[in-house]
Amino acid sequence: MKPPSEKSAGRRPSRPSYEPLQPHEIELADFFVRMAGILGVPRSVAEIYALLYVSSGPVDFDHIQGRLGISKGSVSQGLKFLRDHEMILSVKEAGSRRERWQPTPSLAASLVALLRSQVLPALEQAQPGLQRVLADAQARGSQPEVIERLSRLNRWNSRALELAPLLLPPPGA
Amino acid sequence: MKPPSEKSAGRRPSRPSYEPLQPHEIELADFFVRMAGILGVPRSVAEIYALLYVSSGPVDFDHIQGRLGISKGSVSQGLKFLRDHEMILSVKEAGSRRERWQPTPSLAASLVALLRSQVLPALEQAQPGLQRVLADAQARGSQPEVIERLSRLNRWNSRALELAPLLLPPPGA
DNA sequence: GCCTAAGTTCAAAAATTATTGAAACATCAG
DNA sequence: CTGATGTTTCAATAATTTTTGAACTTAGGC
Repeated sequence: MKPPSEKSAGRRPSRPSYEPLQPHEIELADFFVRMAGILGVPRSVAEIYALLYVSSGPVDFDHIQGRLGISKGSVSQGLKFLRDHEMILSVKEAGSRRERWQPTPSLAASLVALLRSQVLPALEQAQPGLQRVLADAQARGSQPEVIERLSRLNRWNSRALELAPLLLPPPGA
Repeated sequence: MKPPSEKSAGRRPSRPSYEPLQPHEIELADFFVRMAGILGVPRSVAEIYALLYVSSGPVDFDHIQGRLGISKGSVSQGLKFLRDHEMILSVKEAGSRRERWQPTPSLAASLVALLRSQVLPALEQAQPGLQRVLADAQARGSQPEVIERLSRLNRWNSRALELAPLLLPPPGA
């Protein structure tokens, strides 16, 4: 749990040094990075998640920064992202201000939440516009083929919006 | 409201000018652009698709370039992407080298194919690595919690790979 | 078989997105 | 309270991705 170098008796780890990721950890990180990339989630965020995922206990801010070799700013923003999407949990340890992080139990749930948070707003915002586009096309007497396409798009949108709340009750549940 | 310039009767459009997108077309394009963005598909590609989607007949290269106001290179690359992902079809018109494009019948199928093409390779490539990561963790006697996480990840990966072919038979079906 | 219209390629430029780090802020142990 | 620790913020920079356009290739009409 601790950098093994600085164990000597009275030494205070004023600048503890952290090991870079091990090969097996890198492998996992690469996987998460690639998957995250598909959803446009930045590398640093995926790396942080991967580190928590292979780590035995909760991991604190400085360990994340040290082991991944990234900046404070990135760690902070990465944790914020993961927190906001309920992908990680903090464990507060008594008598310390420091927070320690671990992944939420279900990666599946996390992914669904993440997708929701990206797709839903787009669907909601588009709803009225799509309806207008369809109405427009009908008004101007477009080809049946186009009308049909736009109708289908509208139906999809509506159904997706109806189904969404079933996937996961909005916040904390 | 409209560039009333070049529509007059017998004029030959030696340098035909194309109308910019109409408001209703822009609305649809914005929707596609946003959705595409979630999957990391570039704006120009989404715009091209949107244009084909609202257009009554097949649309040719120069119309796409003209109406969207983008470069030849972008049109070419965009069409290549859409072609490669089987999201559009070309209609060859007799006695002309020119191709004209329209969306494939099912947007749903297109999306599934697109997702497959991004996710599947990642899953396949990761398979052996993930197994090694798990074996590694077991070998080094990691916490049961970590072992459990990595096992679940492996199971998921395998099941996803098994299920994938059912989603859509690989090429053209 | 040419010759030209139609489309592709790809290096360079532009646009966008991610990361850094120093300064500001917040919190709590003492 | 207060000071040091822990974290966030955000403008500047770096990295990445997208678009452009001019040179090149290809196909097919003549």
